[in-house]
Amino acid sequence: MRMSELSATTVTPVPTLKFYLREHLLHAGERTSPNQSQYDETHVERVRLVRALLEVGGLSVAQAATVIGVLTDDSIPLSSVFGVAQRAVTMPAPLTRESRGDGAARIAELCERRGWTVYPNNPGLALAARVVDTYAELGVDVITEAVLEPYAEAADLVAGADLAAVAAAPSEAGMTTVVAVGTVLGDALFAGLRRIAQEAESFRRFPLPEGTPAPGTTYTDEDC
Amino acid sequence: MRMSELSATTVTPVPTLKFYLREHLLHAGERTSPNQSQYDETHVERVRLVRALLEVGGLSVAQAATVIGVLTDDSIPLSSVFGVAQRAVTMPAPLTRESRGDGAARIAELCERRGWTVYPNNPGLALAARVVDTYAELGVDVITEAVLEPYAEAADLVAGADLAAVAAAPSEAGMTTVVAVGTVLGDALFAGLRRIAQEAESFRRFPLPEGTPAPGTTYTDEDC
DNA sequence: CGACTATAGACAGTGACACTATCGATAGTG
DNA sequence: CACTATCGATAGTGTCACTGTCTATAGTCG
Repeated sequence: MRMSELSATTVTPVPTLKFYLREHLLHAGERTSPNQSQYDETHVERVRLVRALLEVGGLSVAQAATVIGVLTDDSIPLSSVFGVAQRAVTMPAPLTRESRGDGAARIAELCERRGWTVYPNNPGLALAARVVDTYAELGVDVITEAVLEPYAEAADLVAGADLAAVAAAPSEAGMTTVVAVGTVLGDALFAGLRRIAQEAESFRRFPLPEGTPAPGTTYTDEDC
Repeated sequence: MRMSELSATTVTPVPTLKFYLREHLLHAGERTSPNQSQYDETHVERVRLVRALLEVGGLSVAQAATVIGVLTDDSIPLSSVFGVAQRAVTMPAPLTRESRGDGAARIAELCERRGWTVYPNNPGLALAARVVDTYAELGVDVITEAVLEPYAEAADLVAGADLAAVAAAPSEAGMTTVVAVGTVLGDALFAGLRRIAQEAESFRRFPLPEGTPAPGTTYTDEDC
């Protein structure tokens, strides 16, 4: 397969593919001459993965390169893949400024309560602490036990499903892929489901007045 | 309070505040003369909110402006705030290309199974469908019932907590703020907790070999 | 009163980022 | 042998979130 064919099957412009090659998001093809290369199915899959990470996962090119590095590097043990993928995906900027509140302590307490044992450099600790502090700084003190507990329970449910999916993968390479892809896409999947559940729950709690903007069937996928 | 004082208390450069004024993220101060304005506590809170939306929530300036518009506009009924906030926050780009897979159908089926009644233009529907399709396109067919169900159950838990927090707000204005802030920060909070729970669950499923990189206490917030 | 700093408003500039375009030399193709 | 495609390098584009500069005016201190 030549580059133009790769471009056609992946619906990605040739200059973009060249850019991905430069950025090591895409591995080089097999050289047949100084200025010709052959691409194969692995390149098609890789481009699809890259576009999924960038478009659906919202990663930057640098983050995507890190994730792909994890998939490619055989020397990284499976047990580390989660950590590397998590760290690559979790935006680092907000975590730099050290928290001024008690968010870290609240999250640590939550971990203890739930029996969550994690390394102290788990990016989720800093992220969650930062969010709790931010709520406090905004004067929106809704982050009570009554909120944190359901969130934590939900996180446990999702993490259980995530790990079950990983364990179900046929090969170790498959597991690695599931971890990397699942870390990125899982956030988006949950965000979508949360929006749906929020609206449904909102209807349950605050029923519409007799006015009639009742939601029709759920399963209409036309929305323009 | 003059602009320099606002700048000092919010740790935000003056040019940035001017930029926020131009972009309508920050309301104008009270004019005392053609080139002087007074700012007050509402401006301090607003700047904090803006920075929370941008840094922690990861919104663009345009998205943040939409969210702030919801908070400011008294004519928007509370029942619509969720929808507007969700639509402002959910990234629109990935949703434009219509799904080629059966993701929409799978999500619709899930909604029916769980009794979720929502408007067909709920952004979560398109987002979740897109993610499901993306998994399929990547050949990672882990999105089975065994995964979707826990995710959905978790979404219900979180949405229940979200709505309870909203209902607990003292005033309608407070409710609006909780909705807008919670929609944005809730995603981040859950993402953080999910990372923690993933690692904890990973230790449960795949205990460390007798080698000793055992995670220490959970509640260390030093991570540099 | 006058030096000095701060301010509003307008507008131009910056750096990061994700592409996108062009070019020259070569390679395959009808 | 014309003609398109490709490689690699380099440069350019558009967007975004600021950031800097300028002018005219306002407050502030000695």
